[in-house]
Amino acid sequence: MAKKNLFGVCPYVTSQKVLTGKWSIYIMYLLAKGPIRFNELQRQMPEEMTHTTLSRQLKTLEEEGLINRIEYAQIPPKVEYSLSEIGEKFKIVLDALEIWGNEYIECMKSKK
Amino acid sequence: MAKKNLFGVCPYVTSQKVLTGKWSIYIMYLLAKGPIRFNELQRQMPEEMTHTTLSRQLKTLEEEGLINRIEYAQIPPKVEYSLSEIGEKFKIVLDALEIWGNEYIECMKSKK
DNA sequence: GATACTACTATCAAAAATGATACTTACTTA
DNA sequence: TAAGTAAGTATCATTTTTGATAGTAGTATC
Repeated sequence: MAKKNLFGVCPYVTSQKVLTGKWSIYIMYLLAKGPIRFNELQRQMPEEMTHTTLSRQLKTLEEEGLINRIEYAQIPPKVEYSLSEIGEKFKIVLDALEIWGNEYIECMKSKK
Repeated sequence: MAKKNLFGVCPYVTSQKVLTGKWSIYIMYLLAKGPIRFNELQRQMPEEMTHTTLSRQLKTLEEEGLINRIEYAQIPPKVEYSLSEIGEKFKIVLDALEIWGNEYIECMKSKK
């Protein structure tokens, strides 16, 4: 069997590609709560992720079609990010990740 | 609010960390079908992922507790990889990813 | 006039992930 | 005697990702 590029064919490979980066899942989780502005989003991100990285990640997610970016014509600037239609559907993945993630955390605790 | 390291606390951050690498999800998907040997696994991996990378990914997943590695004392060597208990529970995430991934693929097709 | 505000981009350096290649073990088969 | 087998590791080069820093716009406030 030939080895093919399965992006756009296999749902797992496609998902993995879309979820690249250290922060995509957490960004999707924050956006799932509702529209949010750039700086507020950065404040809610864990650790020391820089705005450079956040900016890049948002751009990637937008290009992939998962999120919407709405720019308001005002000074100082206002830009709101929110989930797109397919981004909203991603919530079932977030739900599963929340359940499993918590189980995993418990599981690791009991082993140390 | 102080920015903390949320690994081991937040299920999303923890999941993202565990799913690093280009291939972890696909590996989990293949292992979810049942125990499998190293070379067979490599054959089923997409594209040109090398055995070096596969080896490293498997080691990481094993250290994280998601998979089991069983070595049989025979020549030539036989090693079988399978999902651990918490790895089995990851199937709910795989199910969600399969559903969403397919929706995403359809969604992208209709836009081009 | 200087500083602050928001939401960035550009550039370069540093770190992390991946790939290529060679090598190992201990036995079996040609 | 040489090659083949499975499952790797070690090492170094290359690629990809992330981080640090400086700079931008247009207005409002001190």
